[in-house]
Amino acid sequence: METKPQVTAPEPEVAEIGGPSRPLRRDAERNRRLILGAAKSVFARRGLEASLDEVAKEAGLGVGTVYRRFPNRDALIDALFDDMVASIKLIAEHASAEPRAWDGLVYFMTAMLETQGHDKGLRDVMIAREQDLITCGPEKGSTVREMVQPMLYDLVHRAQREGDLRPDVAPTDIGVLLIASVGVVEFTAPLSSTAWRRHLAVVLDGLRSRPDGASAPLVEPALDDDEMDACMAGWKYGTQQADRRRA
Amino acid sequence: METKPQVTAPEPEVAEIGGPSRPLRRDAERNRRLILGAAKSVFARRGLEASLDEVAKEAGLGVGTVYRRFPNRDALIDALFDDMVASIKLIAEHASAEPRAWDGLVYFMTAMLETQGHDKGLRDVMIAREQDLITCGPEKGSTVREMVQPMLYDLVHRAQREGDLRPDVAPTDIGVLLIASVGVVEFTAPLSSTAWRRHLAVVLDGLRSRPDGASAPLVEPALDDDEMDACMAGWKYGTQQADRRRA
DNA sequence: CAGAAGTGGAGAGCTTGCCTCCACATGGAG
DNA sequence: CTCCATGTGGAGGCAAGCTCTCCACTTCTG
Repeated sequence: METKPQVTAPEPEVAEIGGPSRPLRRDAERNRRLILGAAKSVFARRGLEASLDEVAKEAGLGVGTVYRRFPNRDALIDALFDDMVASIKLIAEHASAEPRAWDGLVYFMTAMLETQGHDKGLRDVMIAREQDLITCGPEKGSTVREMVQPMLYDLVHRAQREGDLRPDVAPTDIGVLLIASVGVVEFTAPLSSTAWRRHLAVVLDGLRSRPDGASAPLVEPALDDDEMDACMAGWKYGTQQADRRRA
Repeated sequence: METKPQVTAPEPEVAEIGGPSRPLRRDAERNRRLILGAAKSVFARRGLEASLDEVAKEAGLGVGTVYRRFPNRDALIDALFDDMVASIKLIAEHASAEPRAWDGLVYFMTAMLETQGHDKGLRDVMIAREQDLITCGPEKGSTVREMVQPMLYDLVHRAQREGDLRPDVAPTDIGVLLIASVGVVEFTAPLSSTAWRRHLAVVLDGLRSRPDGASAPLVEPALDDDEMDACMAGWKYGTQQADRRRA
């Protein structure tokens, strides 16, 4: 006896890129933006765990409105994903353009932490979507990975040729260290929005080749790209303490 | 150094404060240990989020039994906490005993990652309890912090005097970098239980003073102990993806 | 072998989150 | 200004999933 939701209406309501479907009413459009903004800031604060009720509250709207605009949670997240891809693309381009590859690397890591780090939701979105793309195949469009990977390869190898980067690190190491640093950003974020720079500096010093060639050799082999993907896929996103603490 | 054979303290019982409580029946005592072991491994795998039903299943017992032995969830966690304090204490002592302070530091970080890193639950337990202690006052007994802090101070300063550790890092930096590295362990764990060593090596290289004194200066100031505590308190524990992905 | 001690696991009761539904509000075309 | 398609709020249905209780039943041990 399932009255399939009232979606039976002729209008599939895809305001997306597809066709110039009837534009939203002015107020509706305004609200749409409010929702996206609210989602962004709530997710930034609390991670993807945040409920849509929270998003609605932040936006000063009812949940119903949120659901009218985005058929479900994932649709909302998808919309944010697009934003994120754009911003990462920008960073990657900037980094590649740096004349000295090492500077490009430093820029890349710093910029990623600046944007990603402050924004827990962004990271979660990226990971969640990336997983979907990996497991569902890339029918969906460009993954972050396939945009960033070539850039990173180029940067790493160039920086090594130029003698700045220690010769025994692999591109995947940069990714791993970046993830580690995101942890630092999250950890220190409540207190200071810049403390992570100190620790990034230490990591960067570890990456820079020593003039005396005295880096300790890395005996453990680097992850290859597939392994990196596997880790990515297994990586949990979302994270919430439930305040279930103590009486 | 070799993987330390996870010496779980052969602890003879809680020694409940109440009084010389009647000893448990033989089978009950066996089950009590089963539960602790199961809790340890389930929490290690899934973090503190895991339900007690899961713990019971892992132990091959009914939930009822678990609740008969531990009045509630927190009691069970407390019991694990004691184990953990013991194991960290051991690590700290070992580290201090190392004749060259730098080696002590390396040992400390490595050993912490070996035990803590593999064991998501351990980390969560530590953080959760540490928070309680911080917010509820240390009526409870020794916190990990007050055990580890002096050791770390000594080690850092000695290593700097001995010329191995770059002079501009603070003891809190070690803690922060350790937390970062835990992230790496978690990230790579599903794939390889040793991959983190590679990245720890890079971090350690960043910490070692350069013979030519060419470390980039750390402009960002270090966290002090109180700030470190504040970060700790704000740090979330628990972390679970809910498999809510995909239809 | 009696009965104290221990056990299992169904289910009560709770919280939380997603999403639906529909009486009501409102922008803007005519 | 009027009218109605379009949009809105938010209570509540539904589904998970958790902690913890209860008690008929089993197992130890003196």
